[in-house]
Amino acid sequence: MADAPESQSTSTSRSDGYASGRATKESIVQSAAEAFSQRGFHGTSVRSIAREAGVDHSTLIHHFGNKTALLLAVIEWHDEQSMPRELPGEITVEFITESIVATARHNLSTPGLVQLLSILNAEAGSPDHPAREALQRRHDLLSTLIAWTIRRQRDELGMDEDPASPEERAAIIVAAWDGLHMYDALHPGVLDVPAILDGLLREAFGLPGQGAS
Amino acid sequence: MADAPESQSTSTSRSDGYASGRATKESIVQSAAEAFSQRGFHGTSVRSIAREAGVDHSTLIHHFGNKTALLLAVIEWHDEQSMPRELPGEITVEFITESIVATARHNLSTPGLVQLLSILNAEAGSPDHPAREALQRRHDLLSTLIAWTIRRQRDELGMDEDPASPEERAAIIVAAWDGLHMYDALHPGVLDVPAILDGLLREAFGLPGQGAS
DNA sequence: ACAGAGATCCACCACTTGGTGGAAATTGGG
DNA sequence: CCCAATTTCCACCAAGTGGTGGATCTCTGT
Repeated sequence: MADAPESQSTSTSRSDGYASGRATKESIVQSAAEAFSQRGFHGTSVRSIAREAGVDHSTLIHHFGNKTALLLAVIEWHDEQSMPRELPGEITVEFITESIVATARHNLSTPGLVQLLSILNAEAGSPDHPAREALQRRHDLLSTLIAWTIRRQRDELGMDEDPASPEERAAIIVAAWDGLHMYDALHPGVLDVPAILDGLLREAFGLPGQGAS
Repeated sequence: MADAPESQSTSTSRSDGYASGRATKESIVQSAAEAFSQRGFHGTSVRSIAREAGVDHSTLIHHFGNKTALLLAVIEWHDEQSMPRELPGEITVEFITESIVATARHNLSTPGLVQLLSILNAEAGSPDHPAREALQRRHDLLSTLIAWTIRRQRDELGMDEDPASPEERAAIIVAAWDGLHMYDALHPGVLDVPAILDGLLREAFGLPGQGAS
């Protein structure tokens, strides 16, 4: 009957399905990530995803309910993968910078997923895109964090040469990050995205360049 | 027989088809631009485009040969629209800056087309995307122009504080531009994209901010 | 070992997809 | 005004779409 995407069941099933079920679910998410990465949300059929995962397409539907829920699952899975697993006692500028750059570095090893998010970000400009809300939240989280850090640093170091507000600067950085990803997919290997991002962040945060005099 | 997408015919037909043909062709391109803008290349059917243009889908095929050729036509049409119509005798930094910012300003009035290019840029990361080559050329053109201008300005004004190379800085600017477009589609009306882009360019070109003290 | 929950596949549905072939209508230069 | 070139639509195609229903296996706690 495919009542799959039940968020949490307080009393229904005992645990979380069988082990084999969880395995194929994972395998489906990975195939979906790769497929969406190359052809977008529209443009990818659940059947093709299921085929790559080695299962029937109705099995996929059984696990996720529908195509949209699968997309959301892929995004969630990706975010879980590229998040710092634990926070230090004090959140320093260096920690934030390093976390972001580490994420960018990690992204190099999964170009497909990065492209997926590029496509989805672009597609989600349409008001009724199924992933719009999730991506808005994603974006807000990151730019708010950066803007907040910039503001903190400006207060602390007494920086005020920048005509752009912390929010604007943060928006520029996030935008540049996303844009550089697209550029890198279009011209593979020309730019060192993590390094450039690192420079951008240090500039905005008033940190010294790492190898400079 | 649909031998449509003949670039130029040296001796075949007399002019360029009939007037009515050219008109519907134009109308189809516009509908296609809007449709692609909202749902991407994949994700948009030729039938839906034809319906919005008020013609049968086979008429569309007759004019453009196939879906891919239509996409290329849309991109070409968009570029023709947002190019400065004539060049001045001398190409100054101010002219370049103003042209780019004017383009960004013009883009505000056609959010659909901008989103189309965002989606296509992201989709074109796949090596076999039909629009990949065209978009690579597009991107190269713009970033080369900006990098060249930065280099010229640095030589002329003796600027050398920037640790980033002209090419890197140009890549950042173009990336930020593209990224800001996506951000703007995701959070309409929060940022003033042309103004931010203007600031970015003046910073890179060593020009004074326009309304500053 | 048993029973119920879960997982998987097959057959099927109505619908959309990009593209073809041909026949009828329209256009415009001679 | 005429006739070939062009435009347009209708009917059709094979393939693919997301999703459903039901039958058959497999797992796992008891």
